Amino acid sequence: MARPRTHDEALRLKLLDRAGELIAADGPKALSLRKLAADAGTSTTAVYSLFGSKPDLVNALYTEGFRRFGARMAGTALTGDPVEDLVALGSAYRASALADPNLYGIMFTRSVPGFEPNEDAEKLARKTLEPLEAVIRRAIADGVFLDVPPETVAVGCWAFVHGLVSLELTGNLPEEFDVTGSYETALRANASGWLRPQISRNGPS
Amino acid sequence: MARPRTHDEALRLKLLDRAGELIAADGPKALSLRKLAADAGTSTTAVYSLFGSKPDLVNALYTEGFRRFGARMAGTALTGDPVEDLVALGSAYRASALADPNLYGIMFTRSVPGFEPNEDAEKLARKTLEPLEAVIRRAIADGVFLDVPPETVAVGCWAFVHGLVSLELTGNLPEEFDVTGSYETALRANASGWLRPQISRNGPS
DNA sequence: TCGCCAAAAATAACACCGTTGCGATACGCT
DNA sequence: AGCGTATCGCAACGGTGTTATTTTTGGCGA
Repeated sequence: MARPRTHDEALRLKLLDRAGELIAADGPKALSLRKLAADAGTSTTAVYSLFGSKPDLVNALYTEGFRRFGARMAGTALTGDPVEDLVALGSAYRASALADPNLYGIMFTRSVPGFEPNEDAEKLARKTLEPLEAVIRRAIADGVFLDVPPETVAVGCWAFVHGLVSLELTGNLPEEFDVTGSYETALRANASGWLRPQISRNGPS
Repeated sequence: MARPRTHDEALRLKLLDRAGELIAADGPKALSLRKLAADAGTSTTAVYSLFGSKPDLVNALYTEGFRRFGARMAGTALTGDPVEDLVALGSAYRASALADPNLYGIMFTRSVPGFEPNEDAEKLARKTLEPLEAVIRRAIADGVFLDVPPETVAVGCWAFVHGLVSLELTGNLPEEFDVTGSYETALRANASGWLRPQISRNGPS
């Protein structure tokens, strides 16, 4: 045969790394294959032979983002108190988003127009919410949380933190609103909403 | 002077209308000034003389979107029970989003890369949350909700519905998850989290 | 050892985008 | 009537993602 490939794994990582920097610095709009290739000292063709297309490149970023995100979530110390644990996981979630807002945009808000994650990437993404689901299943089994489908609670908690974080990142919140100060209060209130009423209240529905 | 302008209000409305259709049909990526102008039987210059630029055109769509959204919110029938009212407003919010998902993307998730709403548009957007804030202020004043800053509760409620809706619209939720079925349950749980503990429960924090 | 051949990479072309400079146009005023 | 000018639309510019074409390059057989 002929001419062994020089578009190897090292170049792949370099491109991925540089693409992450470009997006982190100036947003997804600033990620151009031509600029990326020039920065990495190669040609646009390299991106196509290594990744296939621009969406496929973004898919790799998406996957890497969820790898880091999953590590943060799985590494969160838990206490056994469901409300406190949901607050802790929610804080880790926000910290992860603030660490690289533009990457968060790729992962959760489809900020790159043409891109949709492939099946593998989606499966990985789904798995990162495991710690959240575990806390909730436990709380329901212990009778601390309302007896509703765990997925309902999980999606509810996820939606809440995702909503807060994405409103914050997209600049939809009023300037004067102190997110950091309110975040934990709101997290705790949301988690408390799933608590089973102890003894009192009007009675079971 | 010379040559009265033919790029009048009628054309402006026609372009706006067609732009809304293009986005609603194929997403923000499909909104091209060239295609838009061709569809409306004019040239791209018309868009520039009428709107200024593509972001400015999108700003007009943004404004129109919030006009409709504001009408839905303000038109929601309220009962006086804060939890029920928050559920009702949350349902109206989702209905509005599902009515035109891509417009929702423009309004709340910055789905058009270069676009940022101008000051007037943002002010209008802020005003549409008035009904929500009114319910919350009332509930706190009446001692039904926790005595925390109303903005904290408002942002929390907003974030919750926004999170739920945007996760749904971006396809981040698992296929098998029944959003419609869980939505009200989750809404009610979230609203309940802000209730002041009645008598029972472990005790004040 | 030389030359050939196929695989890989880079260059250049294509179709499209938002934006803008400039020439053609067509009305209102003198 | 004819001039001036505000308005309009064509065409060009620099950019994008993608693809076809050409060039390079190294391994293998003669």
